[in-house]
Amino acid sequence: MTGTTATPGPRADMVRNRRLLLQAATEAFAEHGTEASMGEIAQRAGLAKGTVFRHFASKEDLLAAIMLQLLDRLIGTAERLVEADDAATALREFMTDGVEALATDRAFCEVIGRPSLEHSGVRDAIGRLCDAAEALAARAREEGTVRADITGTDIVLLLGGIHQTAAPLLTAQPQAWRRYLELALDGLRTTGAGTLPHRPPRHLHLTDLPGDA
Amino acid sequence: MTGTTATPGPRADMVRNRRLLLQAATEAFAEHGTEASMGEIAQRAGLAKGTVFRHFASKEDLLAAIMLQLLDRLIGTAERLVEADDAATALREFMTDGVEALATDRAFCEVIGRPSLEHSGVRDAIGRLCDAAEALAARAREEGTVRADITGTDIVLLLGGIHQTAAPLLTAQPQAWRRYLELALDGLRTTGAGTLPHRPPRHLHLTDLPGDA
Amino acid sequence: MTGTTATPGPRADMVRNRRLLLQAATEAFAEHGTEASMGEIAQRAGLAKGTVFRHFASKEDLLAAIMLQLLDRLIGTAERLVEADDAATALREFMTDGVEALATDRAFCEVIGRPSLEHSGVRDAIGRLCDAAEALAARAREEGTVRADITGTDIVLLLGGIHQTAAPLLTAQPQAWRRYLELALDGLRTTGAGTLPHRPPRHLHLTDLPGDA
Amino acid sequence: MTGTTATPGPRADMVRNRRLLLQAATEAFAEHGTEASMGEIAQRAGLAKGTVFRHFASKEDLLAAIMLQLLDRLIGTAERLVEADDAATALREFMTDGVEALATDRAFCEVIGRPSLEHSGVRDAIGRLCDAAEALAARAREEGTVRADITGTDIVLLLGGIHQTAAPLLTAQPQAWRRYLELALDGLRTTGAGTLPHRPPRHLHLTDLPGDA
DNA sequence: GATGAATGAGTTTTCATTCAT
DNA sequence: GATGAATGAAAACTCATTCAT
Repeated sequence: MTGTTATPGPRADMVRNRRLLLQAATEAFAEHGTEASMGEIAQRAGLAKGTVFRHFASKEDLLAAIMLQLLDRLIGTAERLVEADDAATALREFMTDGVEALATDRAFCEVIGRPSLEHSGVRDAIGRLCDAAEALAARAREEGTVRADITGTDIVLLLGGIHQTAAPLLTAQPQAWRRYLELALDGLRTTGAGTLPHRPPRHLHLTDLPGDA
Repeated sequence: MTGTTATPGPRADMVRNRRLLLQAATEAFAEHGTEASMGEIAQRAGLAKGTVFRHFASKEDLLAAIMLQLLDRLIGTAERLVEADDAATALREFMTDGVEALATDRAFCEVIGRPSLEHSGVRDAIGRLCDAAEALAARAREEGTVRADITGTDIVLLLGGIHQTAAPLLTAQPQAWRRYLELALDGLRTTGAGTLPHRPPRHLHLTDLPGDA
Repeated sequence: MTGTTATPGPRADMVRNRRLLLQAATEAFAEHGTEASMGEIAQRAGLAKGTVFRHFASKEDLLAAIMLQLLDRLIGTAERLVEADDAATALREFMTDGVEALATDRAFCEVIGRPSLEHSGVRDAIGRLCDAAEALAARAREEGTVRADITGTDIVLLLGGIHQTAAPLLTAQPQAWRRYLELALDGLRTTGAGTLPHRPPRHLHLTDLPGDA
Repeated sequence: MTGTTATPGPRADMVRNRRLLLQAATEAFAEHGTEASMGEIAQRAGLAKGTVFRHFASKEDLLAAIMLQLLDRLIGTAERLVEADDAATALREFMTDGVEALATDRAFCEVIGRPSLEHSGVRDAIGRLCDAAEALAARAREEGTVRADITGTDIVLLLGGIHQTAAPLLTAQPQAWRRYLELALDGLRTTGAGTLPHRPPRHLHLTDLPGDA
């Protein structure tokens, strides 16, 4: 009758340590980018270096895990919002969530901004994020509240861009990204001005056709 | 008789070395970002490492010098364009020039995106760049071709943001930034939609008032 | 009623685990030499690392146990062969068995080749091996099929030497040691050429008299 | 008129350091085998770790350099002895030199005894050593002072084997290898006993035909 | 003033061993 | 007794910076 609290194992501490580690890594990567050292992360978590490597076999793996966390949360948000009545509002909420998440994470920009992290899980997740965003974008295009040639990948790319715009102000004005999000949304809504230059992007990190006029 | 061509001695070599060094550093930082190593730069310049440190006391200093070069070029562009007849076109040309510069320089991006480079010269130059951009923005606001609450600092921040938006596509589609520049310009032109949220930024890297509504 | 099958409890498991462990360690050390890791051994045995350390307090101890196994087997062979009719054939069989054992065990080689393993049990066993080999050698000397100044320790030392001679060919030609065993046996048989230089060895790992003429 | 001592450069110290380093590495590898650490070598040489890596880009490179030193000296010895009048004596002198060299070097056995060091220079040198030894062996075969089926590679392999035979006695009786060298020479001289089993080896580390009956 | 050798702190990673559960 | 998580002392290697020549 002691219910589900029967797990007596030595896992309690491990789970706690893993949480501390993920927390520490999230903070360290967010603060210092991908250059955050494993040593610093261990220290932040109050663990020995060896323990970090027991949980994640390499720095790449740890970084990938943190990035996947972020990506999965965003994908979830997108998938939930596809069900919303108002596609324009849904798109705005998705982007708000995305930029806000990015605003706390310096490593994310580096990872999304460069094909530096060669991790299939992350690449796949980025692909899924683009797909989920495309679903949102499609509905908004149908509604006519967004330009006809805006893709989900455009939306995902803009998350990083909007964050980057406000990044230099981040310390002094942590909310400044809201300003540039609004600006971007206005740009996306500009339906009368014809198509944008350059072909719409389909995916990230997938070496597209080499031609690029 | 101490004419300008009288001293062909040591000074001439130093000038030449400095030029080689700046050239090499510009290329290395553009290519590899701030992580470019002093060793690689020395090699590219055909100089010894000691010589590099004679010209610039630290990597920070060298990086700052390179960034100043770029900033000064951009400031010059802005100041020249203030004289143009059509403020909207001038603004577009300034931003085109700026984003293109960023697209070819990984280090500039890193530096402008973060207050990581604590160098007063660079801070001042960014301030001057904002001022010059503000002159362009002011004329465009007067013309009514840009929202009333857009500042020069907004413009400068957008350079980094637009670049970042296209950065993941950079290898496959080096010109993709043109797409997002157009999107941003459309956002800037949206004059009927009222003011943007968040107070307009005045400067970069200057710890603003702590309050941030 | 405390018959031999009465305690199936904890003791039975320990015996089984010890067997698994020795098996795994034997394979791992044979394959990778003394550098085989405790982790790999534990995994091979299907046991946890802690269990390995419960059975053997250190890697040295485990290695010593494995080496003792091998040494005991060799000692047994020698003691059995002392009873043989033909001393020359007995000596050849002993050496064949010994070199073949070495050829399949990297660790044995490393350990017998150096006094690196400071373990009294192993030292003693090597002593006993030398004694058993001496019994074989004595009979062969009496028969006149071996030089008069060849000792059992010579024979034991030659096991390692013959193996080492063929070791570089081991992968490509796993049987090459037979060639060098024959060569050594011919050398041992050379009875007309007088005594060998250097005093005959009495024991291994026992710091002999410092003088060495 | 100061003659050839005109080199004023900063090289004097570097040459001295390199000598110290090679000395230290030679000793460390000889003493502890290939597992000697770069840190220990640096310390032995009185240098910082970075300096060691400036001279040799990796541990493999340093180890290869030390091994090449040894190999080149031996090759030189063999080439000199080919000119001698008495082939049997020449062969004995070559083997004496070789075993004596090995007796001081624990790493050499590991390198020769396993294809662990993947360094083309070392592989080539071993090949040249076998060739030089083959020249000596050929003359001895012609003289009839050595079995008809003994190759230079046999001779090179025996160097390691003879050393290994005496290795366990090394501390207590540093000259014991002379005993086993003599034994091996007697084996090589045994001309009346027919051919040895197993095909004669041609080269080291060259994966021979897979068949090995 | 130029050179490039030396430095040493810092990085990622491995592994025998200990210890809480 | 068994488990496997935690530890921490190495190890190889990098790089900005200093300094003797």
